[in-house]
Amino acid sequence: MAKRNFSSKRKAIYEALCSTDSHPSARWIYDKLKPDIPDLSLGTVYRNIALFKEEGKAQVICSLNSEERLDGNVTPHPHFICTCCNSVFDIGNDNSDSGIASELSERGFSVESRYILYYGICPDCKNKNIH
Amino acid sequence: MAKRNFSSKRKAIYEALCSTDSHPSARWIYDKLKPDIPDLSLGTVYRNIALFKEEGKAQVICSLNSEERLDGNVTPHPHFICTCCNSVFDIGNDNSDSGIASELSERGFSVESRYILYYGICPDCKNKNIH
DNA sequence: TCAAAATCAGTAATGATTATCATCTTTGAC
DNA sequence: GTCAAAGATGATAATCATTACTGATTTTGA
Repeated sequence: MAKRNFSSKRKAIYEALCSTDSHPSARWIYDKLKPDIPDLSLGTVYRNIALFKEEGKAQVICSLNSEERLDGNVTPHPHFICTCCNSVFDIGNDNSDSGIASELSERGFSVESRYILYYGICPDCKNKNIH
Repeated sequence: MAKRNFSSKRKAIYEALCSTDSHPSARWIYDKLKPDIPDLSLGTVYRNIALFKEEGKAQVICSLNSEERLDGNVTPHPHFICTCCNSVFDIGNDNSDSGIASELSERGFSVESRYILYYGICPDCKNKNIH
């Protein structure tokens, strides 16, 4: 791992990422920090997110409206994505495997990680559509 | 569903999508068809893929190198993605659920579909790296 | 056969992400 | 503290997949 300087902006970006369970996009983080850090640049947000990914401190959950949605919680856990409002929710733990991982290693694949995504309508959107 | 004309290009695009298990991108389909259909336009490929998605005849599996990877097989089934060569593989059936879907409906979510992605190294890339 | 509707090719526009580069910070030795 | 090297940043331009637009072409059904 390359040597990294301590940077207050890097710290702020990481804290913003970890401060929310909204699974934000780069722009969301930028918009959140910009009022307090007026000279923050969107490129810096992207650059630091790329570093966090390399370091295993952030993961991409999915891409919605062609925007990557991120998670600072890198513990494997399933997500629910609302196809109506594009919210991303954490859901319970990921403890099932159904033998697929072992089937994969028997076939010569090295499994590094697993993502489980549920798509559907979230409670809020369901309620809004009852008119 | 809007009325649709029969179009030979639409048919060719759909057949190309279904003819492979490589989970192609729009450009892959375009490049495959272009020699036989010289006046095919990339926009037409995108336009028809968008229609197939609406009709439920195609699904997006993931986004690799910022390219959407598609599947004409809309039966739910897990995929394995090689982080080395970006190949996408079909893997066995999706028959486990570990009670997450029922937990979700209890919490008010309507689940429409589920995607399971495994990331890792495929057999080919593993062999190539043994030097 | 023919006009309306649907589709297309070609091209321009969009928008997220990345690259560039000159400037500013951080670091660690002194 | 001082200072130079390494690292990080802001501002801007470039990239590239995807979408929108428009006038021409094809399909359809009467």
